[in-house]
Amino acid sequence: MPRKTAPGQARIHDVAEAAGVSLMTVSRSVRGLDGVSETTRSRVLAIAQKLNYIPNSNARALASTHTPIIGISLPTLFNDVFADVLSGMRSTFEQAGYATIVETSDYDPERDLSWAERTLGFRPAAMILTGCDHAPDLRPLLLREQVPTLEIWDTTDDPIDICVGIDHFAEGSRLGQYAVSLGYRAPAFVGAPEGFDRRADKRAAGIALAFAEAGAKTLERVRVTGTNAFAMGAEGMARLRGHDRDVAFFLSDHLAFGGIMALEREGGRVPADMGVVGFNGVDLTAVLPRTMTTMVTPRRKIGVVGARHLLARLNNVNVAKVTRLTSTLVEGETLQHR
Amino acid sequence: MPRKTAPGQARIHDVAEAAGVSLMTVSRSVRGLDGVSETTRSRVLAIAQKLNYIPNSNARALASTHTPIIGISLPTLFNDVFADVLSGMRSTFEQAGYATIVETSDYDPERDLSWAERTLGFRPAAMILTGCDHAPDLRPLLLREQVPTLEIWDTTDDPIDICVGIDHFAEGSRLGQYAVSLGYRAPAFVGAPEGFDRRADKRAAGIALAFAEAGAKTLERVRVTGTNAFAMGAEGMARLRGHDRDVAFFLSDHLAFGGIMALEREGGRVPADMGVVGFNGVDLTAVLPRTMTTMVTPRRKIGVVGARHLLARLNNVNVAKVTRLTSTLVEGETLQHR
DNA sequence: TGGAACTGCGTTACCGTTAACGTTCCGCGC
DNA sequence: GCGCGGAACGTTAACGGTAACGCAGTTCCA
Repeated sequence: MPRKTAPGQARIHDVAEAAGVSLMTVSRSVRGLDGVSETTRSRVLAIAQKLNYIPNSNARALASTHTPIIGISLPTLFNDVFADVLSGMRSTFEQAGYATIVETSDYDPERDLSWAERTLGFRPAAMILTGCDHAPDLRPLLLREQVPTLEIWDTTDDPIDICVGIDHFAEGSRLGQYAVSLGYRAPAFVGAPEGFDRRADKRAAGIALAFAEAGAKTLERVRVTGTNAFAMGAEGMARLRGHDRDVAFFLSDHLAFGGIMALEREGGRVPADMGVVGFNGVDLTAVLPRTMTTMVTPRRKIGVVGARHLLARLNNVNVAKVTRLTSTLVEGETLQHR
Repeated sequence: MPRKTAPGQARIHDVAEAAGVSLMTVSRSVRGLDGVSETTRSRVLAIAQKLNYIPNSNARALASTHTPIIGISLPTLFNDVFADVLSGMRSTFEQAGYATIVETSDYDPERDLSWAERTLGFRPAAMILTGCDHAPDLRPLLLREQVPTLEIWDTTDDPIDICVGIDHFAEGSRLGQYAVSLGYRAPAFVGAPEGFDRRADKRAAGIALAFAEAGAKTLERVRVTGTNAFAMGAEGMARLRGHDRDVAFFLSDHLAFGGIMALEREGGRVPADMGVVGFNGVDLTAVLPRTMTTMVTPRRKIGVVGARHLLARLNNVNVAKVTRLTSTLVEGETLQHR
């Protein structure tokens, strides 16, 4: 309840007075707009600097018709995937003069909804959401407010506005088919409880389909929870004992690594006793003794392309509503012909 | 340059009119302040909801003496350490009704400075910086603006305002002494180029001192760059060949893990051929076949305590200027008596 | 029973900046 | 000498709220 605006804060008015010009001349000078001679501009800027003038963004946003702010919601930052996507977006937005305010939902759609309401209070230029499955009220809210919206990471044929990401079902399916082609017939999927991570659910569905089409055993789902992805993977692998599986698909590379560690600690061998498939192709995989079979997702690219499309959208340039990028299958050593 | 404020946006005025009350009554109702009867309040809120009224935060910030916004600068989000600190802070701030806007500096002090100028434009209630070594102009800027400031992760006796973190030099020293006590005498430190990560530099200095005091060999510094911490660690270990070292301290657990992988790939053994020490105690270490010798830093706690202290500071409650938290030394299997 | 202290509102004056016009001045073509 | 157009500013009215203060009724109590 504290923090008055610093008493000595210079306002545009002070600068104008000190420079002997009008408010608008200062405003134009500071913003680099036309309509001011170079001599005047440099004089004004010098005075502004001397007075430590920092334009009040709140007043700007209020007076101006647009706000150079973009709200971003991510599930978590404990995950290189979203850090990658974010990094890609930010570098693009920064160049374009937009500031981003990032919030994390911890995979809770309700938090996402309240985030949206809070963030819309800033009258942002645009909003960015992760995934395409939201709280029911979110979509109508965004549409009603007419705010340009980008959905990233996942894709759908019917986005709120525009979306850029990958087709998780298809990628899961590709992974499954690849494992099938190598002779695997008893798959398991180690991931979070159903509904927690919708994208992972879709991948699992894709995997399941691939095995079903091959007449193989039904995909066994192991649901683990926790905050330590590595430990979750280890636990998932442990829970797989006695289930007679020949391949374990993991929610992510991190879980997969944990799973491998758990199996090998008990004397098991990958892929002899169990094939392992990760997802994402994260940094970690670069130093493993055996290359991991995984799907390298174009995370940074999703961020960059997403940001670019959104900027185009903001400038009323037409862009595709749906943009699906492709991942790269890494045929690693954790999966082999059998 | 687009995005006019949605034409249909309900303003407080509209709500007041629809409810047949004054602006202030709506304002008080919405903000949950005293001075409105319960009947009036609920009626006003119902109408506000029906009109989809979302208070304009910019107007609020302008009119009000304080802004419920806290600016946070972190070096990177590709690092669980800062994600941890951030998570700890956010949960605390959220409860207190503050919104946070996070920026990453990529370890560049100049970016930090421009961040500060941008962010101060929002007239935030407080600012949070990582570390205690900044661009020269940053400190005077913050002091001049009289904005409560928290420095986290590192500590100094002379903070800008308040700080909460660990003593990196001391922790480095502890690690060094521990290795010395086990009989190690030829240390190396694998990290980023000097000046890039000031905290790591301090830790290295602490390690160096410990070995110097023991009359051991001078700390050999290996400087690696890149974006993949695991790969950087691997490269660092590779560059250590032929340098006759018996223990390698790494910038972080991630680098340490990369280092171990690199050594073992070439047939080397940890700790027989080389002792390995990490830093931070991250999730990964939970699943490794051998426990890693490392220092578990109280990251989340730093965030929570830092946020609490800052909140107290904002409420004019006295708090310690400097708060040093302690890390926990893990005596793992990557270091052994020799 | 009179006045002090509430309760529950309404009025009015900003908050700091920008958008939309005005205004002035000057050069220039005819 | 006149009109005209553009460059370089200035004036004024918002933008959507909140703070401070004002003012009727009530309640409470000496």
